[in-house]
Amino acid sequence: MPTLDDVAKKAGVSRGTVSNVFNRPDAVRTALRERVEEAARLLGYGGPDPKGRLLKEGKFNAIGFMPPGAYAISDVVRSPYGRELLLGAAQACDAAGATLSLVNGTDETRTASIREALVDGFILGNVIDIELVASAKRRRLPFVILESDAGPEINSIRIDGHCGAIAAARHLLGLGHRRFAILSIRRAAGAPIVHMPGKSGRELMTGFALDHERLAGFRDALAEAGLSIDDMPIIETTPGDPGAGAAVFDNCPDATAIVTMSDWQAITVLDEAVRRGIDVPDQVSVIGFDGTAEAARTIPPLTTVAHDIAGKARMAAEMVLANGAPRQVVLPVELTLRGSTAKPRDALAPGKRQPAKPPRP
Amino acid sequence: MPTLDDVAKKAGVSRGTVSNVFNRPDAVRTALRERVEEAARLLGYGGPDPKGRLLKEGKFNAIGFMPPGAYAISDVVRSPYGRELLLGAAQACDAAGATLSLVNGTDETRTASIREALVDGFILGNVIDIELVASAKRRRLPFVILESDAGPEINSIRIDGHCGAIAAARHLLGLGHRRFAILSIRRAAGAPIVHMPGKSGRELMTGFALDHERLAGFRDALAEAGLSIDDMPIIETTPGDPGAGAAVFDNCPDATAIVTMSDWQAITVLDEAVRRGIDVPDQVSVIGFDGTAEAARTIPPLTTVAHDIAGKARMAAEMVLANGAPRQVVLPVELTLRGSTAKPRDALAPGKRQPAKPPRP
DNA sequence: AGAAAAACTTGGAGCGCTCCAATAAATGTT
DNA sequence: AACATTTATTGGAGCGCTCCAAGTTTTTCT
Repeated sequence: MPTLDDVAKKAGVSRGTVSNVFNRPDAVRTALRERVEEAARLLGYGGPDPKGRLLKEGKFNAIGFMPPGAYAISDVVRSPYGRELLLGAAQACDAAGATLSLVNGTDETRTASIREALVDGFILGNVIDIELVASAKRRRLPFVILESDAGPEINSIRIDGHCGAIAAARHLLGLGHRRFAILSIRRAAGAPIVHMPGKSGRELMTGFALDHERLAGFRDALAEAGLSIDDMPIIETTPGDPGAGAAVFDNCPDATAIVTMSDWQAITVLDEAVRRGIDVPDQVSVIGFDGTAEAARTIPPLTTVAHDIAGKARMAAEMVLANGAPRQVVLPVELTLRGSTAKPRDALAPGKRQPAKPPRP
Repeated sequence: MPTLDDVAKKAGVSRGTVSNVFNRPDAVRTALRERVEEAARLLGYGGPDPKGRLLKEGKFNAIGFMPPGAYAISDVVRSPYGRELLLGAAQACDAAGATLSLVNGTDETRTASIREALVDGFILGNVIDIELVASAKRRRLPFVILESDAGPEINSIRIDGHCGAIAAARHLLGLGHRRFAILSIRRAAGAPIVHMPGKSGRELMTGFALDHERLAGFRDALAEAGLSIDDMPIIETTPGDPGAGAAVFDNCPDATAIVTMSDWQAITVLDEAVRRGIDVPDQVSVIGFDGTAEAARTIPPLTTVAHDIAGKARMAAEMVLANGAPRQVVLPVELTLRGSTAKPRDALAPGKRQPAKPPRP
């Protein structure tokens, strides 16, 4: 690869002049410029390599987007939620003329990616462990984390999950539901993990997970109605896992309402219901979380706890780009009522519901 | 911002040693390493800035994706076709551990973006003018263009649009349709442009546009049936423009079939049909192009000329990453029959169809 | 024509880091 | 204790470019 220097040598001028020919052409006399251009052409030099300039200028004019949890960047594109996040970030980048870099990172390489990403700042999809935040901080670039709060020093934007969960639960309770199955979010890839009532620990509600808050909201709303979340089965599934529906219907045959932590989970439940001939909402109500565009297009359309996902990501990107004082933003949610929730009907009406199977060990 | 040098000075060691502390920690004796780490901590130095390394190593480990036509990156995320492209590119990047950079560029800044993008190569969404290809070539990085062929020197991947259009047209002709309205693709943003038969030039079939080929396919299939494309209205619209449907129904009230160049166009037509109470496929057949996931979920599901969009983008990304000898790939298409096409019924059955309006000037 | 002003060129000093040959220090051997 | 090995550390040369003060040439003006 020829460099600026090579061209300068060939044209018999200095490096600076060649730089001018490409960057400030009218600061160079025509004859000379043409000579330089000719030399560049001869050498196959296509103009200054941005690498050099970069070092000088110090800015990439790019922000990085690091997928939430254990997701790869293709998972982000595939997921309804991830797509809207991407859309919002892209809008902000469009407006700022910046590049949006989808930064790749598996669980092991994630901190390395943060250390080395060629960006001016980044958006961290919701973070599982505090270590990631620490390494982001070490990088000393602006960043914002989504769906977690890491204190007043760190930019964060999250929704009011507690409130959203309460709204969802009250809605279902108001319809008369008393037996719930809860789909919580499993971060790592893998099969659903079933926690039946009374069984294994309920320490799901701790830690840095985005559904901590939401579960707490359900718990509180349930408590208002004299119910305990400890009596409800909780199943951890990875959003988008097509096995989620099966895990629910197999393990919780008498639940009249299925509450989820993401629309994508709810959508897979809906799919499985169709497969099993279970009518939603006639036999079982399903409620989503997020308010993705897809939720409006399912059959039946999904009742969901909606928020402005793209707006959230747009704000995040703008915060990164602006690089101002740290802020913690909590966005409102809104319960969007659609067709997937209704009053419970006798859950065991003969012939209409598939026979209860014993819960798996 | 402290640099490696500052740390070295503060710790009283050389730059190289500090570099080792961060990159090859066990090549430095413990005591010294700790002294260096302490100095770094004191200075708030968070590790080597990737900019420096970059210059040395010369690789970004990233590929750029430049949106087709006049689209912004948010348009790509928004469009069903763009999303699948993104998905495929993301899959390839996941596999290679590379970053996918969505490179921003308006019409004016596009060549500048190509000149300056901080990537090792790029995918160019379908290109309108040859000038873009020239500037990509000048950059001397591997790149592939989608949906165009720029000769044997340039990587390109496109589908067999001619064949696809013929299949679509034959299908409709076989059903008995004789009066078509054709939606062609308008590249720039803007309102639909209506070309009624006999009116304004038909030079749509020239140039570097992706629908050149497809129009030619329709023309040829129509000719087989003794019809001329010159007798059919052609309307140029930007995919996703919600006005597309109105433009068709207003201007071509007696078409029994609407052929489009993209699913997104077809979907907006479907939406407008619902709005006007026009039954698809009872009153008018609609056919898409691309085979996006969305096309399967419309009501009625869309008959479309499908291809593996994500696979195409994946291949493109792999070609960029591999940086091998130039190839030109033509991918097969497949007519996917669904519910949006059927036999024409008398197009002007009274009371069922909205009265024909005169075409707009 | 000569001086002053304007226009153009140059060369060097970075930008922050990595790599490597050379040097220095520690450890091992007889 | 003298020497050979092994292990640590250093300093300089890039990587490709931009910026700028200083120097040179050309143009303009009297």
